[in-house]
Amino acid sequence: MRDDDTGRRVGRIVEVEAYIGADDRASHARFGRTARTAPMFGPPGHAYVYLVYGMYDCLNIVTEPDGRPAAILVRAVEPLEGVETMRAARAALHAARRRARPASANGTRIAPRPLPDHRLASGPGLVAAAFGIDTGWTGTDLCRPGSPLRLEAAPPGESAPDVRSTPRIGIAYAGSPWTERPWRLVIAGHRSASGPATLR
DNA sequence: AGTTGGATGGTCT
DNA sequence: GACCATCCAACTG
Repeated sequence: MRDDDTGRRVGRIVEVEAYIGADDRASHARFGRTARTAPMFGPPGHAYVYLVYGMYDCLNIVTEPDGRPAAILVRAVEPLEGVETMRAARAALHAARRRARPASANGTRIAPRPLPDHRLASGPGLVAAAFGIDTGWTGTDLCRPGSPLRLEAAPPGESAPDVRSTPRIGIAYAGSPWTERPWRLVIAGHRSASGPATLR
C-alpha cells in the first residue's frame, strides 16, 4: 500500500517474478554490483525501482540477506482502495503516450474503451504508474510500519490463493535454462494479472 | 483474438 | 552504440 498525503492506495499483489543470484542470466545482477543494481544486494525488505524502456518504472522487493543479489518484481496488483487516485496517476502516463503517437492516417481516433478498475495495475509498469512510484523510491523500507510505501499481511482469515508458476516474461535474452525457470508466480486465473485475457 | 511496430532514455560493453 | 524484467495503438483476419 501507499499511505501518504498523495492519497491512500491499497492493492493485493497477484503476480510476481523472482530474480535470484548473480548467475541468473535474466537478472540485472548478472553484471555484478553496479550503481544501478547495488540495492539488489541488500538489505532485504527494501525497494529496488528501475526504469525500463525509457518510460516505465518497475517496483522490486529485495529478498535475500545483505550481500546476495535477489529481488521480486511486482508484476500485477489488484486495486482495493484509492482507485480514483490510481486512475489519476495513470492518466499522466496515458497522455504522454498519446502525444508520442501521431493520429492514424485518416485523422480519426477511436475513443479507447474505459479501463476497468481491476486492470489499473495489471503489469509491472502499470503498478508503478498507479502507485506513483519512480526510481526515487529505491531504498524505501517496505516492511516498516508507517512507511509511505509498505507491504501488509493479507487480512486474517483470508483463504490461501491458488498460486501457479510459469516461466518469466520478457527475458528471452537470458537463454536456457534461465528462460524456462518457473519463477513467475500468479494467482491462477486472476483478472488483475498481466497480459491478454487468454493467457491468464 | 492475435500480431506488429514504435516511443524513449538509462545502463552497460 | 546496442539493448532493454513494457505498453498500447493500429493493424489483420
